[in-house]
Amino acid sequence: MKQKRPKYMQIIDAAVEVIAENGYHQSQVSKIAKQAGVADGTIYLYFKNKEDILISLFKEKMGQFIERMEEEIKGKQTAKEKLALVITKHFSLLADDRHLAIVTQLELRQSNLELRQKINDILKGYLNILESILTEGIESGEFKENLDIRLARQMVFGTIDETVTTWVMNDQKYDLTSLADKVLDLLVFGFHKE
Amino acid sequence: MKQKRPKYMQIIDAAVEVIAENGYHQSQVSKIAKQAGVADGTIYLYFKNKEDILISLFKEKMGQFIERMEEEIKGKQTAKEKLALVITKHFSLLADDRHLAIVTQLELRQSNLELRQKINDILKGYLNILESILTEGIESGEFKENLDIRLARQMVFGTIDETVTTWVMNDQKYDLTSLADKVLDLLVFGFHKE
Amino acid sequence: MKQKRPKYMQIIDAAVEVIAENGYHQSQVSKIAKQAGVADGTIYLYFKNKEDILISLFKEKMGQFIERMEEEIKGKQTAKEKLALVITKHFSLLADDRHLAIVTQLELRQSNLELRQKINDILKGYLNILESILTEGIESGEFKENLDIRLARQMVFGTIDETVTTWVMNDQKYDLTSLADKVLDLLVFGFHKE
Amino acid sequence: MKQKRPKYMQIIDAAVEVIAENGYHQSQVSKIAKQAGVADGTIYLYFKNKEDILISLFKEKMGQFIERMEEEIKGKQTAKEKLALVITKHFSLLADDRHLAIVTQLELRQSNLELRQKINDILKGYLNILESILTEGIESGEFKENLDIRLARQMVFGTIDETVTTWVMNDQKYDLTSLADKVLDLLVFGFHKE
DNA sequence: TATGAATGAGCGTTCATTCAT
DNA sequence: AATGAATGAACGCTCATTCAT
Repeated sequence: MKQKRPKYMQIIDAAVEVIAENGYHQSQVSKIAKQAGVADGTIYLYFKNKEDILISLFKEKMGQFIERMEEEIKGKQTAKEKLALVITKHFSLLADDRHLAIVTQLELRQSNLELRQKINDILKGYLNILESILTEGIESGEFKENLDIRLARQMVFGTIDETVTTWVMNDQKYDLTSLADKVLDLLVFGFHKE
Repeated sequence: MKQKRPKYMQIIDAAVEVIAENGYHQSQVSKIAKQAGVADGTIYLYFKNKEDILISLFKEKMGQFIERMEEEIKGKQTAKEKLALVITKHFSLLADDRHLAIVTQLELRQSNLELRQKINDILKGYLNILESILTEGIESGEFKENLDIRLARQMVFGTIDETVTTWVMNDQKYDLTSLADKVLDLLVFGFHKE
Repeated sequence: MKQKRPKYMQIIDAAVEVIAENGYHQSQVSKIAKQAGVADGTIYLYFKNKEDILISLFKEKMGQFIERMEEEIKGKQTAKEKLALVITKHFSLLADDRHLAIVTQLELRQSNLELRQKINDILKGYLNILESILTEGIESGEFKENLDIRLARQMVFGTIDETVTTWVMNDQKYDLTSLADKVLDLLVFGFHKE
Repeated sequence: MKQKRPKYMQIIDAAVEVIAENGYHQSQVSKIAKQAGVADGTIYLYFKNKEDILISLFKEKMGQFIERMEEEIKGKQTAKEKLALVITKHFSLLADDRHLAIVTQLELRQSNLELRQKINDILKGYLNILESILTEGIESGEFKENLDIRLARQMVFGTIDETVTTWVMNDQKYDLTSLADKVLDLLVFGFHKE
């Protein structure tokens, strides 16, 4: 399918690069078209409008991330191991694609509310994975039974997201992936001594 | 002093209201001026440019929040009590000013990177308070001694921020402030049973 | 080439007309676009900015004037004949295009200094022609050998320019071109009797 | 009278300085007021509007120039001597007040047409002096009897004006006043040999 | 007289989208 | 499918002038 519409991914990849290098507000459609090697008008044969490029970009990148994640999670037994996998994968995905990291953590957030709500919808798949793991952890007795799933999920996502954003804003100077263990430990055991 | 420059706060308050109700990109200077009951040009007697309104807005609101926080923290003994206070105050500040919540959680993030970096600079005062509490907790033996301060701070801020944002995006339907206890418990003790 | 970019000349001609009729400061880009029968944005496909329209206008009109002049001068023998040609052509160019006369003598001078310096650069080609003629006149023995070329050139240009400006400010009431002979005589022989 | 309204001249002098140093379009009323050491509003107690400052400026400076000129001319016998005096005085007035030279030759010309027509009205006094001298020269037999007075006057004024403007645009690098003799010679005897 | 805070009209330019070819 | 020239709506900011004190 992507074979048959090679320009679709070509434009999305161009968008990631252009946005990462020029910033959200300096990424005009004409610039993306140029980077993709197509005419401005061609963009509109593949995307409804500019917003649609960004949503598709996020859907495409996040979609394959979630798919792979769901697959790999099956290989893990405990909730904690699954949580560890998610954190590690999340970190490594973005550590391995610095352009994508800049785009998702900084640039895409400058989009208008409407677009961000659509992005949130796509994120729901990811948040559902998190909730499943948490539920599983309660059921298996790993996590406290009165755990507020929604709050816990917000803690997991909020912590991961803030960690990545801080890393990007510090120019990706240090190794992000290696932080996964400590983050997991903090989430599961908290700050408390013992 | 602010008494003597009533228009300054008048314009800032107008900006909060206009942005909350119309969205960041639909908040033209003329709209803010109208809401503030002044002429467009008057804005520029008090602010360098439009961006300066937004920075000042954040500085003004966040500044008094941090000041009050630092004051009240002195009355608390343990690090955990101090953390509880911060979370509660953070939640109640935004729960009590729904317009401000929309502006800080959703609208201001649509601003360009330059402005957001200035906002981050202002936030540093807040993040420093968090780090102080964490350091204190380690020294007092409340928190584990090998706690990674920066990571822990990112967990606290990330969790609070994500919790508030989710609440705002759900139209502030439920009581935010009452979540403070559970959030504190999660941060301090983690998900783990026992 | 100009045939293939009809909008370019279309916009320049519209600018001359709009400026002549509305005055420099009342000639908004949108007004020029309307007169040219194009959209505002189209202007910017052909010109860098508003100032660029004015520079191009002057360059275009003056450029072809200087080219034609250089050509026709070759057909003349004496320096005096050449000078006569320049004066006559200068007068008839503006007498035949009353809009252009208003624009060059009155309106374009209201532009800022930066633009006027660019206009002066374009004028240099014309001033060079004048200097060549004067040099030639000295060498041929027509003009006094101790003639100060620069001063003489300023006298020629200053006289022509002042004559045209006065004519424009008097609403182009009298025949400008027919003054050429008398102007030439004054420049060559001065006020003096005999 | 000026004694009794010291601020009037104070504002005019401030205007000359501000315009010479900042350029016409960067000479806001508030800047002139500041330079004059008065409040913005005070300007309007002495001048009807901004344009009125500029007209008054020109009238004031040109007025005393013309008065002095008329006085000194009486001391000269021949038309040629009188013409020599006018040129010399015109040059030395501006050579001795570099700010005034910049303002009259470059900056004031950027004003709108209406203002420039008022300036022309003031100039008429000067042009009348020129015409008187020319008429006198014809009557006395110094100048050719068929001299076209208006054209000759345009030649005199155009030459002087162009000479001064060129000098100002060349940053007043050379001595202007010493050019008077050569200019006079050119005007009276032309380019012609013998 | 003198002040200076307040006013508000006015405009060059960008860029997502269209559509004739 | 692909092109790219053309479109036109939208807005932050300046500054001459006023007027309450």
